[in-house]
Amino acid sequence: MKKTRTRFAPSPTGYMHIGNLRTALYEYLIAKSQGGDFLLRIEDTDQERYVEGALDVVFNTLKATGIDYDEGPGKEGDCGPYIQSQRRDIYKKYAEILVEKGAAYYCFCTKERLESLKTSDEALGTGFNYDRHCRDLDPEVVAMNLAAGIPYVIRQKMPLTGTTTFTDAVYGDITVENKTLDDQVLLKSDGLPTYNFANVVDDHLMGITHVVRGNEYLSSTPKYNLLYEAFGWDIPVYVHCAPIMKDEHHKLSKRNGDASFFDLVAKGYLPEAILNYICLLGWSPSGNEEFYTLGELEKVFSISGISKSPAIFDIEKLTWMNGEYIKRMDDDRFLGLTLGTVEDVFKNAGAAVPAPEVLKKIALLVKTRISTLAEIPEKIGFLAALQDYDTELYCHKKMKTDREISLKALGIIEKAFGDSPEVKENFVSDKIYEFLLGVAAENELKNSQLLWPLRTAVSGLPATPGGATELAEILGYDETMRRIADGIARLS
RNA sequence: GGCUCUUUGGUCAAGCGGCUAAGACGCCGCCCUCUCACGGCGGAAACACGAGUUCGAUUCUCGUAAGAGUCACCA
Repeated sequence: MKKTRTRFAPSPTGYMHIGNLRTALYEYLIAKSQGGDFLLRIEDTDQERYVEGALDVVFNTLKATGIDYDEGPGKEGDCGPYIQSQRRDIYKKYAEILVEKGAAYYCFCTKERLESLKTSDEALGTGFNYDRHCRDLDPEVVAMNLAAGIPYVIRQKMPLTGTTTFTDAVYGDITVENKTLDDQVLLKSDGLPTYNFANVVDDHLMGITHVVRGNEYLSSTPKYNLLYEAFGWDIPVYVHCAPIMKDEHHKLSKRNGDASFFDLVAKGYLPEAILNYICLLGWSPSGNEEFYTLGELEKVFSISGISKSPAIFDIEKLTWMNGEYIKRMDDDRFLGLTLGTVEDVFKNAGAAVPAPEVLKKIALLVKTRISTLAEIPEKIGFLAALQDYDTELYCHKKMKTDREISLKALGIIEKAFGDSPEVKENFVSDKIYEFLLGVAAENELKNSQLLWPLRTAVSGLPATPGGATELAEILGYDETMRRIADGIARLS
């Protein structure tokens, strides 16, 4: 049994979209689940599409997600170079071998001729197919043209009759009539290979055993098989994946302005949550467990769980999963990720930055209440600066409070705090809570009739991360008293 | 248009001839509770359609419909 080898072969466009990333992930997982190698190959045969810095996007994304490659640019193995533009001579050689074998031929047709062919085909309403004008050129003519330096391409010579069948690990056997196959270009007039050709040559030379890619290549796969057969090479296992969709009709794409991996990270999503979620889009594990680390996936992933139909990217579920990752994260890592953000909220509001321990408490308060890191500022802004609010907030049926009761309650709290140095000395949530319950009882008030007004006065919000006493502790005695006084003023 | 593929709740999906058709997100209700959230419990919600095959079809076959892909010197 040959060692499993897969490859991620992006063309450097400067944008790593979620679909590409998932393909890379599946390729990586297939290799790792079978103890194999995962390689990175850059497909930059289209010189017109060259984008500066695009390679870094690929490298950075793989790095951020932990998808390490065993061979590739910067990590040379035995099959380099791993950048197609540096393998130019290889393709030419193999294209010529194919010509010798009679499976390909030189074509000297001009672009103009092909254009007119195309327009007449379109007029007929059929798809374009090369008319095979040069397929049976006299060898002497070919030699003369070549000697004269006339530009040429090399085309694949498709069988005119019969059928070709290939097997896909996801879709099963697929058969097509050979006569529907176009004599596609293998080597372009600039001497560089087309994607279809470079792919086959490189996959063979690099020992790729599983070709994983989007199912838009399903219809060109018969041509691949014919190529492998013409060379006498082993045909790899094909694994075609259905796309990730933005909605019912559109794929996720840069054109549609859809988020790339780094866009999502910038929006507060964690790389491991993104990876976990997209893995589940189009693949399902054998049990009901949905949470997997990359390491766990390397063990449980299997091709049989890959689905045939497209999956719509559901940001709601990703958001939920991201929230779960945040909740399960250990506090130290969470603090490392968020303390700076919390501090900035105070700086940006022009408020005094609280002590480090307080900053920590604030961050932890918010930990179970956010789904993305980006939600932090909006959740805690009120701690830095109390915004104007409507006294209607003091009215709450279930808490049995209204403006009148609230005014009374705030007065009671203000006095109780002022009269109790021991509370001021030890202004922590538990103590305050205990203390206020006592105060409520003494005044024959429901707990909620004291706590709701306090929370409202201290926050000015209908909902807050943390209860009245937690917020009071964070704000500290002085600021709490100030906000209580402010509340009393508003209610008077 | 030709060729190819796809079709289970709003979404992701399990199912691989016999099930009250899993689970998750979202939604709704209840409980917990110093607000919100977390957590717990419960609920509504699906086999595109039509023929076959079969004792029996979500599952197999063939049509139909709807969607998608592909038909470049782009990948």
